[in-house]
Amino acid sequence: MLRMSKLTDYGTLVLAQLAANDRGLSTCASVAAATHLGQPTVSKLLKLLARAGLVVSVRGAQGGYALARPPETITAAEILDALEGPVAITACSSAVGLCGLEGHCRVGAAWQRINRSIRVALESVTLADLLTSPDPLPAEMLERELRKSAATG
Amino acid sequence: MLRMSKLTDYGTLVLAQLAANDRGLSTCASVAAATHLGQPTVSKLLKLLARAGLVVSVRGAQGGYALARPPETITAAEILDALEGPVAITACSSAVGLCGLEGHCRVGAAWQRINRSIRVALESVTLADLLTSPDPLPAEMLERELRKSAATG
DNA sequence: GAATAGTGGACTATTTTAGTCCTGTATGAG
DNA sequence: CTCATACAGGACTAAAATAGTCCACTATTC
Repeated sequence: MLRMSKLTDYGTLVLAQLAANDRGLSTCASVAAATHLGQPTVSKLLKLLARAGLVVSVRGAQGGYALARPPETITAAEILDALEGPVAITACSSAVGLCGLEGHCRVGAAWQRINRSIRVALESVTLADLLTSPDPLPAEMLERELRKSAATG
Repeated sequence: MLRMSKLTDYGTLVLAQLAANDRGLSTCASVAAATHLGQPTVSKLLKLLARAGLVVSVRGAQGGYALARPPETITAAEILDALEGPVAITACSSAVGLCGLEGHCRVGAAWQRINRSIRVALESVTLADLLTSPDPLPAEMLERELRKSAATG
């Protein structure tokens, strides 16, 4: 359904946790406890995020992880890239001998346009946005949000 | 990687094929032959597309499928909806007892914004756009297209 | 009434994703 | 200098989603 993986979803929670604790380092274990995710899972996520340069790690006793940059400079696109690889709605349907539209896939160009639109949308939202809702939510809107969340799961 | 399923990809090829043959009905078998996809797969796709109202079906001998509407009025969003269910990048990461950010998922609102952006992007591209590349193809490319189309029928 | 062609659903196989575990390495404290 | 802490990397298993196939049934035409 064109949705991101659970891991990516978890990843934003993990990043949010690091952002909340920006005074110092957070250990894998403490993040796991705070997010109620499994420690091995959090570990895996932090390793991926570290490799992507979104978080920095300090090894050894008293070590841990922290955001590499302020939340305002980390985009949703970067998070997706780090945890799911490059965002691309389709890698072009034309595998050799498969594409019915012979050799050059006529369908490709428009999908690329859609890709770019999605990319722009993802780049325009930062981790900071993900943390603090951008529109100041009036109480009733918040309420509606809650109800909706409850409805969808 | 935030990509649509293969089936959806195939679905656009199938729709493209129907659009190409808009003078009459196409059988499941002929579409399969033209797209080089398996006949059962094409059958499945056409059934789904028919149920979603994007194509119409005629049963019995001399039956087949055709687009229900002109390609200009069928959006990428509708195709995705038909083949993958409602497009939603995330169903909100806050499962009960899972979301570390206190009951109401602070992360949700911005994802919803991204969702809407993606939706708009998908609604702004039609099947017609998917067929005819928006950038005018250089003459030789067009020529190649024609030759290959003629060759395969 | 025989052949064609869509309908619906069940089923299997494959692939992807999620989650776990183990071994290794860097750092700091005692 | 040794031990405990905590990240690094990768292999592995389990679970779920996806892709693909098959069958019995219904409608239509010749």
